[in-house]
Amino acid sequence: MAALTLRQEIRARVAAALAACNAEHEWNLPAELAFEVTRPRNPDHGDFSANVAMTAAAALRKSGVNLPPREVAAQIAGRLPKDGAMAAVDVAGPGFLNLKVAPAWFWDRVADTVLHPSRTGRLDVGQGRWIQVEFVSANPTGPLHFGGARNAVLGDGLARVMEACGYSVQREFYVNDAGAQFDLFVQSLLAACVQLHGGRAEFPPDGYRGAYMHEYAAAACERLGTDWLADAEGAADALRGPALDIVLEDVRSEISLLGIEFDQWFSERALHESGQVEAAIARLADQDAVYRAEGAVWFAASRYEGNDQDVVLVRSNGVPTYFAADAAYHWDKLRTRGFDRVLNVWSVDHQGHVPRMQALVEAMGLDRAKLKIVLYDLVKLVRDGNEVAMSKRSGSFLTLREVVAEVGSDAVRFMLLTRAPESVVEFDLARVVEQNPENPVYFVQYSHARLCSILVRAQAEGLLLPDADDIHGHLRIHLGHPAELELARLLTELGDQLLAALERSSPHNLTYYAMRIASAVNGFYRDCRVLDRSQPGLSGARLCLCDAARIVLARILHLLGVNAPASM
RNA sequence: GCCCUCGUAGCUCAGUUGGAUAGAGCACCGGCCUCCGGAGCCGGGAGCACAGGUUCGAGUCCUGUCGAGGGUACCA
Repeated sequence: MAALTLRQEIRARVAAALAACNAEHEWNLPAELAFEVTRPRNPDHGDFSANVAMTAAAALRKSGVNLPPREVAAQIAGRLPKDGAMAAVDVAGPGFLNLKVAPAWFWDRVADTVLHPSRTGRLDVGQGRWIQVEFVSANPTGPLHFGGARNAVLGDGLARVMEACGYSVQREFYVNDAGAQFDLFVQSLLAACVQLHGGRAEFPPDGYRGAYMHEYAAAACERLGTDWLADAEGAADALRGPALDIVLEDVRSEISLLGIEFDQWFSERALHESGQVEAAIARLADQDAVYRAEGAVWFAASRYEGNDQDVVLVRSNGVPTYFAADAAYHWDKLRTRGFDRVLNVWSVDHQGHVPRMQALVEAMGLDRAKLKIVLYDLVKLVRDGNEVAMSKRSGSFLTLREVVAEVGSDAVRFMLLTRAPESVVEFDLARVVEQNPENPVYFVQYSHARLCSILVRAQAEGLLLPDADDIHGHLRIHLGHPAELELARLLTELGDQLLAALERSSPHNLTYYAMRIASAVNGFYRDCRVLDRSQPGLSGARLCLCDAARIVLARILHLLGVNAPASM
């Protein structure tokens, strides 16, 4: 398993060269001078580019040494050892250090990928640390609407990225089965059950009225029989459990349409019933973070950074708020269960909740750095240019199930992961359906299928990949075409792309990376004939490149939760 | 009012945490099947809301203006 990505490796070399210059010339630069090694978009600028001379020159100027960046760059360049991974070094522009890697180095990486497919796209930065991703966690009051799909896809994408980076990941759904919304849902369902039996029932004023309530009511009545309705007072309590089961089964089956499964469904009600909510409040009181006012119990959030208002923990009627349960819940996550890190995926309408939550974690004496909250913006569902309303209570919304049925899981996942979490997504159903064959997801899948097809066909034609012990040398002899190099170079970005997706909590980087690879595969396919019985050596080498590209594409698609079909 | 996020091509969106000549898909126009999958390839037009500032260098950071969405509950 590669401990470092190629970019990290190059950066370490540059840092070492800088340190050598620093010592020799007594520049007195800080040991951790900030600089970047990037992949320049202009290929004339080499495979990697470092801005180290500019930042070093700026630091030197502050300490009275006036050395032009290009001069500093030249000094550092002189200290860089040359080998395959650093074949040429140029000083360019205002003082960029442009580094070129020898083609043979890329051929070796292609060979490594083919020899060890299970190692590609895996890093060990997580070192097995236990991390929880809590996502979706929609109120258990009905099917998920399409915003829930974005949450599901993003959360699962993040979980997959973290797994690939060496974390042990637990996926959790927090079930809000204790609040007013769930009560309202139960009351609404009760009314629907009564109506189902021909009785006259009053729907709660703001109750849930979607068509799905009739199906839920039928399912509930089937489980409970008919007698339970006779007991007018106990009916709601009797309904509570079955209602939760029914709605969670529905949600679970919807989520599974996207290929997602939760490891745990964590009940808010259980926190109340076990006394953990009270205990959490007591803990906050011990820290003097709690006071009484206006008959309610308050958390003094305003003492903490980013908060200007205090928050109610226990209402004046004695009922604890959702926020109090959140205290118990996060204590349970971070202390009782001991996750090294906890990631919550929330929609923007919870943004005001973020600083309060962080204050709460800090107030309980927990490390707030262990809690990371990823916010994503809403999905604006549009059909034929008109926005589709999404209100669960009125029932006028499009469910995740309906959208997946219409456009397919792969298209939904890929589409939702081509947007940065913080951007508003406009999802035009009519257009997605129309453009189905032109959808970028098929572009990537097609590229993968074509590679598979070539590899299968090669076998039929008796063209073979080189032997394992000969593969490195074989590729060095036969590869060299620019299209081959471009593809090989791109494939080596996988580690850095994965790391970027991890650090920035943005799996969408990977979708764009996959599209670039697919494009490079097409260019390679155009310019380089793979199957050629008159040149078995060249064919073998190019088959290796096909196989490596196939492995990397399949890996990325897996990380996105999208299928990688061998044929389409 | 205050706080957060966002204004990039006709449309939908990326932009490697401040890098060199800003990209992709769709749409539009023009080319490419004697050949491993044309769901493809090649070419073309068109863009960083506006005004300042910071510095070697700004789509990216700061301030202001305009515009969009969200938040500001003893709801969750």
